[in-house]
Order: sequence, then structure tokens, then C-alpha cells
Amino acid sequence: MLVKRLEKSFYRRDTKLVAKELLGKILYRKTEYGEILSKIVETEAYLSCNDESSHSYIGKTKRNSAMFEEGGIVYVYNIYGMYQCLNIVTSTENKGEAVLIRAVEPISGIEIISNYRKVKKEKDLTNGPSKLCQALNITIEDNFQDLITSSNIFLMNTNNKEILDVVTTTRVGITKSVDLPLRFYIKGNKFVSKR
DNA sequence: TTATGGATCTTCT
DNA sequence: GAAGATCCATAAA
Repeated sequence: MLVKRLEKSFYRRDTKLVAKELLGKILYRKTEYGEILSKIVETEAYLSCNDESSHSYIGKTKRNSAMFEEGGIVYVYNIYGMYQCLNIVTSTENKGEAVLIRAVEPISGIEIISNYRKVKKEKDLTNGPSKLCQALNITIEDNFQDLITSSNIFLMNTNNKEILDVVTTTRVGITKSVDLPLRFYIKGNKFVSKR
């Protein structure tokens, strides 16, 4: 099923395009209890120009500095005091663009996920940006990890030839630049956080 | 099924 | 000092 790890050139392209093409890709995660595989089903693009809700809009700070690395670097931040969100940096160094991973579908290692996240319904394991960080044990410690070289977290292609039915819509949970069509998800997938 | 408020804390003004 | 790229429990309808 799995083909190979995504290369640096995949990430160093237009952020909206990368956000869309990340759908269906496999996220590999190694934990102290074993390996977890999941499929990305929902993403959001955050840009450097005319995007007031992007963390990079105010310029480079201590918090968002990973976002200014080159494409293929992981950007994790703390939010609301108790949660984390996982982003994939895109484009070139100092650009300040990234893709928020909003939801994934568990493929294997579900027992491990269930160890990190106790919920009644399976779909609640990973159907939100902070839920999937809990499920995969992704923390601020993973900020600046390199998806090209890391053995703990990276992305893979599949040899699945099916054409994904992608929905493009507005982003969730923000108060500025709310009308930009920068959210993408796989139509009909039950792990998508919101319709 | 949808709406609402509380939890909680780091970062930046 | 206030604001969050959220989640969950509880209440209402």
C-alpha cells in the first residue's frame, strides 16, 4: 500500500496546492508504544499575504518562528492553554506559510491511539486539530521536526489511484479573513471535523 | 440536535 | 491584560 516518503519538493510549492494535495496522504507517527498510521482528511492553508488570521501576519515571533522555516518542517503551537495544533510548513524559507492538519483517519495502531485518547465513539479519536495531536501524542516538543529526515514523524504517498472528491470551503474557528476559501476536506469522510 | 460557557496558560501588546 | 487556527460537559429545544 505504502509507496514512499514525500520529498522536499512536495512541500516547497504553492501553499493552497499543497494543502489540497495533502489530503489522502499517510501520516506516520512513532510513539513509545509503537507506530501509528493515519490518513489526512482535512486541512487548512495559512498564507503570508492578505491573511489576517495567519500566525505569520504579524511577522516572525518566538511562537511562530517555525512557520518561517522551509517547506517540510513541522510547526506545532499551544492554544487555549491546554491544546496543541499540528501544521506543515510550506513554500520557501522566510515565507511564513503553512498547512494546519485539521483531521485524520486512523489506519493502524488504533489501540495506541486509544491509549492516548479515551472516547466512546471511534470518530471522535481524530476529528479535530487538537484531538489528533492528543491521539498521536504530538506536542510542542515536535516543533521544528523535519518531515524529510525524522524517524518519528513523516508523510508518505500511497499507490491508491482513486480520484479524491475534495470540498473547498472557508476555515473554522477564526475571526479574521473568514471568507477566504482555504479549507479542504475529503467529501463524505466521517472524520472531517465540520461540514 | 444545536447552543452555550468554562477550562487553562503562553505569547505578545 | 487580553486573546486565542479548541474541546467537552451541560442545557435547551
